[in-house]
Amino acid sequence: MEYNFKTIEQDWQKYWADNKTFKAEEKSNKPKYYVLDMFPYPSGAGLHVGHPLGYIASDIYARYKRLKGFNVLHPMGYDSFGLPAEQYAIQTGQHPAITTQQNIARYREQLDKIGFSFDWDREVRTSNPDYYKWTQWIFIQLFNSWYNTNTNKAEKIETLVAEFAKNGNAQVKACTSQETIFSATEWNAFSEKEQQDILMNYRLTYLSEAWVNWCPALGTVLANDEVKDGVSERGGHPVERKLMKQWSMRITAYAQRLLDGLETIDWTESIKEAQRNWIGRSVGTSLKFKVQGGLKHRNFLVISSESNTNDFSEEPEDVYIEVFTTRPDTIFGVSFVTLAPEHELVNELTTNEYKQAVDEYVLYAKNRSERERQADVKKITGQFTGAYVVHPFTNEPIPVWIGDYVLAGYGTGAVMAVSAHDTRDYAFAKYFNLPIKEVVAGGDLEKEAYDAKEGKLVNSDFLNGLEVKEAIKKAIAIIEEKSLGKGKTNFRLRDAVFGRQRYWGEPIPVYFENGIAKVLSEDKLPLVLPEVDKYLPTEDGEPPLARAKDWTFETTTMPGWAGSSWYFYRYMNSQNKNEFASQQSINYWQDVDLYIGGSEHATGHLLYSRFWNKFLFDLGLVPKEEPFKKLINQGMILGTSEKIYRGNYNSSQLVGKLFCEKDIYMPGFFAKNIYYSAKNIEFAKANYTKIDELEHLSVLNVPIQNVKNSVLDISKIDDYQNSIFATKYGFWYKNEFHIYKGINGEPVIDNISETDKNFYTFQEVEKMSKSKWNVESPDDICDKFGADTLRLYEMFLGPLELSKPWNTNGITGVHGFLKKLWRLFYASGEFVVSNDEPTKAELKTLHKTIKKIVEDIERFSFNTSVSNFMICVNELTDAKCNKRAILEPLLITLAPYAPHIAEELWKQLGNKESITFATFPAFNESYLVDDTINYPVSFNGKTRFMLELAATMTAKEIEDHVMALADTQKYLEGKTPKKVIIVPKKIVNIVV
RNA sequence: GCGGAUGUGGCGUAAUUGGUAGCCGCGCCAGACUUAGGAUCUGGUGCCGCGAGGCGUGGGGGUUCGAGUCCCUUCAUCCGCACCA
Repeated sequence: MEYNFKTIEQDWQKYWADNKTFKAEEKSNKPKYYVLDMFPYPSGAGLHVGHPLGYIASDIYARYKRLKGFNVLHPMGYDSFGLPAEQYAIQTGQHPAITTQQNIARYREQLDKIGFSFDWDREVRTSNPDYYKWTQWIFIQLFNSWYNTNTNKAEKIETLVAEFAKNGNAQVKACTSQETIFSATEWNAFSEKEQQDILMNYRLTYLSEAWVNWCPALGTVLANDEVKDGVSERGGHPVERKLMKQWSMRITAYAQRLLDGLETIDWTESIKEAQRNWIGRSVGTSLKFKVQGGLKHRNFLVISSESNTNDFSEEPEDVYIEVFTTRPDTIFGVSFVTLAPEHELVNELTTNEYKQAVDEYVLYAKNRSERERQADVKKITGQFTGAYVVHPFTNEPIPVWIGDYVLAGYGTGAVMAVSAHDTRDYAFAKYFNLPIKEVVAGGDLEKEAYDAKEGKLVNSDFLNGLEVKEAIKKAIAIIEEKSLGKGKTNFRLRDAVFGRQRYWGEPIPVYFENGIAKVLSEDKLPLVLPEVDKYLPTEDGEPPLARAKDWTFETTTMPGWAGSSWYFYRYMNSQNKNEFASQQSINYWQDVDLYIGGSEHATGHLLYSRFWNKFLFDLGLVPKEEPFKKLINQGMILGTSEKIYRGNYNSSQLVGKLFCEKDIYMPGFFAKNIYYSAKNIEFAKANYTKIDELEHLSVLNVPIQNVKNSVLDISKIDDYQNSIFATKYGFWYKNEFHIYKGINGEPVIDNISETDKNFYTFQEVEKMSKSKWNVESPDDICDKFGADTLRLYEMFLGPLELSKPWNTNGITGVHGFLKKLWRLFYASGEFVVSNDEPTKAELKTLHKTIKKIVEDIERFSFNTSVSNFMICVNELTDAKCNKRAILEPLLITLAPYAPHIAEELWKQLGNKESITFATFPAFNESYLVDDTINYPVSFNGKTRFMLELAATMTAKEIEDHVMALADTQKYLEGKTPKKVIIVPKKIVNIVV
């Protein structure tokens, strides 16, 4: 009987579904293991071959852990709120829920074909009200919490209110945007509105006027991680800065803990580093510079009716510019102070003389888009304000400049410029001819700034002679002593903007009463997404939810990362109606042991979910501070686009992409000279009716490795079997016609003149996407070779973490392996398995394989395990081995990789239960001993031999072993070894 | 600029972690079977050389009896962050 993967795979997929083979239960005396995949966004394009890569890896691991005696949780679901469904809805009027539903159905069908061992009873969908009820619930908890920096955790807002009523806010240490201090008496006298406005400055999710990334094309704001190079990550639309009233998440409260937590988890260094950069901790000090003459420069008087304390007496009030620096040691090198153009003091400081120039500069900076600003960071611009500050130690006047190299949002929006020891300050000083004052010896200031943190301080009064590190300490000490500033840690991380002006997202459960934002009471949840007539913003620019009838709630919705920040807990208890998951379930499953997914979420999902998890941890709702113990980032599978060029090699024009209906590997070819191959021409004419097109045949046939982006030496070509016939409509290759298609997938048929019929193609590797027309579907592989082949092949392609282009070149090799395995059982055409005792060699093959597979799985080296299976089956085929004692353990070992064929053969061996419930075989090291001395190496007059020995052998056993073997080995030339000395590993010194 | 990776046959890769470099697969070559081959089976295949032999893990240096693996240096490619004071 042939290996009929189609029926085998269908049958077993049905069996698994019918029997709920992979159902995970909480009652078990086995240890738990949670294997999680990053759930997909169900897009209209369906799965491509890149999606299952990580799922296959996690499935192998999950199945392996089950066989190893773990109680495994391995769920799957859908991140089903998102922009594409909404865009589609805007274009077609189709409700996004319907599109999403259809896409999910399609995804499910595709996933089922691959034979994953998911427990589908636990499926979650973030757009399902039963699910987003709890996303909203978490939002409410965040709203009702503040961050206590004394206890270093989130606490209920009631504790804060009580403290305010009792002592005011002077003693409260919190992560807050509240700037003013009030007493208990004042607090109690505040109106409700005033109190709520203050509380808003403490809440972990809060409404505030903030600079946001506004994307006009998408009509919504975006979080920092959704903006790349000044354009939106989705769609590539320009993004601008805009001041808006927005919901935000106070993730900055957790900055330090998010940083510290990285030390405790097993993630790749690159992701951890990306998060560290994103959080961007820097330690330094704040420092106040007194403005010379206070605000006497102020030359326009604002008569304020609200304020009655402004009497503009002749005495100028003291005004300070506060800066943040990591190099307080260079305080004596300050040659100017630079403010961001948006800095609040700019207006007040500027003197009459410079007012016009400053105003112009501020306007210029404001109109320069974020993108421009990023694009030409080298461009130096700035303006003197006319004002001076006083150096805190020398009392010298220091000019105050504004410049857009200083960012308003970081630190205090002002820097002390030490032009000698900071690259940007240096460039600024050179450009505007400002003084450069050396205070750390060691650099060549004629050429460039010296910003290394080593060297001795000079020209620095009390710091002179100190090393930089000591000088920093001393400077901070003195600055603090003189109350000029304070040691301080700054983070680059900003609070995350949470509201989106879109329809297809979780409604924010907030309503407004007398201008006060109030959260919905928990028993009213979920706040269900209302119906709207159109999915566009209203005419007044309100978000789509403003169109809903009788909608009295917040009109922005939550961002995509809301639902995905906690979904891994919902899987633990996905049907729960009363809690986001029961405490019992959470305490049983604890956390995710293995998380597999792409690295593109490094500063998005993977940071936000750590944040939410820490918050839930603070509330005592989850037991672990970090949600994902081990993270593996699978590489991307890239698509290969075959691009067609026309014209000469050196001056050519892209006319389209080449589409092959089947999986033919097309090398780049250069169709220039015309060659004919009679045989193929005949075939072509017989099979293709538009014979006149064949007039334009350009023929080329080339051994593939001879083509290397260069014009070919055609004189060497005589292999007509592999000829390529290029016509203006397409090309013939191996007796099939392949049409050229343009960028949009349309055939390229026009625009090609008689004289310009030279085509050539090049492969370009790029990200797989529907818009690039290079998507490869896993379905085709499943249909043609089966799911087991797809699984093995995706693993075989290379190391999991590496990005690699998709090609099907090697798939027959992997498929052949399965057929070969099948033939071990069906050598005579019928199922025959022997019950004989296996030979020593057969046992060695088996145990070697088990050992390697275990090692491979444990270090996630799935590609090598496929090779090891092939070696094993090759050896067993050579030995004509069909013994049960060998094949049965082999099938269990293989089951995680190729579950369908393993199940089928397992059943035919007479087993009643699914192979899922078998026990993974242990290997026996003693079968792996080899009796031969392999080769000699000379060392210090002695002879060393490489031996393959069992790791468990004692020194005595090795010595006896070597002595017994020695005389049979030619390397000893008949001499008897006198002494055997064992050095580390498998090397043995034999003194002759 | 800072940070993270990666460099091994024609290609994807492997190497028991310091021990005979190139396992396994693709491709290619030869043969068998076949109406045919994008099927199957057998053998060969790092490079140079008829050969003995020599050379080989991006380049250069070092440690070592021994280096793809460790150290120094340099080059190339990819990814992330980027005027963060």
